[in-house]
Amino acid sequence: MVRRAYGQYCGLSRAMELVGERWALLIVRDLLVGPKRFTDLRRGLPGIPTNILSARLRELEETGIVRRRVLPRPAGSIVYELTEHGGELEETVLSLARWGARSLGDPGPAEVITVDSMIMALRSTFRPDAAVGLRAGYELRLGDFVIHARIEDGTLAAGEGPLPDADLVVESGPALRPLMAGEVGPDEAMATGAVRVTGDPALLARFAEVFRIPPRPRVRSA
Amino acid sequence: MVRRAYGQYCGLSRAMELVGERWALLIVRDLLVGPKRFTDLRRGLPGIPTNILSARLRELEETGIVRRRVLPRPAGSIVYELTEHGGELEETVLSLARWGARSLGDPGPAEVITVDSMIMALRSTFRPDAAVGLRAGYELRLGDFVIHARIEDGTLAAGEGPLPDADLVVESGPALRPLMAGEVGPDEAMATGAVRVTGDPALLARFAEVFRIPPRPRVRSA
DNA sequence: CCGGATCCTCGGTGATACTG
DNA sequence: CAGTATCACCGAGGATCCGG
Repeated sequence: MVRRAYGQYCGLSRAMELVGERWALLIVRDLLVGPKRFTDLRRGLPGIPTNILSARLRELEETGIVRRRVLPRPAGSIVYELTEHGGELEETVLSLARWGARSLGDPGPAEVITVDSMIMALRSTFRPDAAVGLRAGYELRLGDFVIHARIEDGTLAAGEGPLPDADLVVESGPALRPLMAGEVGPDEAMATGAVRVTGDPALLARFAEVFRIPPRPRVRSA
Repeated sequence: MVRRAYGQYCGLSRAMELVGERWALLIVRDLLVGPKRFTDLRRGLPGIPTNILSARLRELEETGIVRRRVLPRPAGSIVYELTEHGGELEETVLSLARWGARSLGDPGPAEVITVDSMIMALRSTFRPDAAVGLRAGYELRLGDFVIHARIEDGTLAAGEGPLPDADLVVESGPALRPLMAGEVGPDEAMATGAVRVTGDPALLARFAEVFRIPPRPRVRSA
């Protein structure tokens, strides 16, 4: 049944057999944000061949990670959602995303930013201990979509869509990464116009503390 | 340079581009235990084609995850070790291993247990909060190799080889997993002879508490 | 329009053999 | 010991087509 086994009795091997194939964890990432239809997944995974998406969903369903559900009438359409077992990949996905984010430079010419990846980026870089005592709502307008983050008592709720009573509205492009990586300060980001805000500007500094991408370790030569 | 990009400006995508290819994370797993020579890696990865191992090591080296080092004379041989950046994959690898371990049933006929995978299994299932106040050394004899675990103040040091002053010597086969998963109790494990111990038998119960594989969530039907 | 299935090409993977 | 070379194959990528 297992496509290509590693021949090892080991948790990591088993994990790679279950979600190690191409695109699988990106599908899980998008489903961690919420249930999605086939076409929604396709939109969030630019470039995925439809047959591959089909095959992955089938495999993930067979292994009990994804559940296929038919929406009640009148919608009648099909949505894919994570099972409980699949949802428990959250910590793992966040850990991978955290590690990979440190290798992000500037976006390549063919690299897009999707809603779900940005939501997961917020979740993965969120530092609860840096957020204690903070209670704030952020609305982020990035390119052609809007997401929000609500911080409360060291917890985060991030999702799609605007936040009407936001304490700070942030308008930015990919320039948000240098801010989160500490490569440019909040004042500098606003001064250069790379980031525009509406609301208390001091909340942008808090944002950069709470959502943090640590610097990539310098390569030791020799 | 990137073999096959996902076309997304996203930490998870970048991570999968860097370590998402087949065998890559298993190589990292073994190197997390310690530096290794080509042949050592080959031994720990049964079934890996040598050209694939070569290619992965080259890629991991180019991306700054692995460093190739020539040992000083008189050895003169080559070892592969993780860079600092590569070492920071530890939490991620442990998280994946933890998740995957829940899907481990009984070992398949063609599945082997390797030294490094077992050491990482201990590290991934270790629960610091269950180990507070415990100070114990375990020597585990599994199949044809021996590893040890030293627990102290909620921390774990696990590695290869015996532990001369061990408080408990455990001799077992793959039957260790049901014990860690709570599917059989320590007394039952010893009674059936699946696990043999030398030392204070009560320490086996502590072992099963400290190294824990949570049960896999039951699949909800419909 | 949604949710795929089908066909074809290409490159990575796997297995084996061989070499410095 | 530490790889490179060769080759068969299968899954990924890309496009198109089809039923509801």
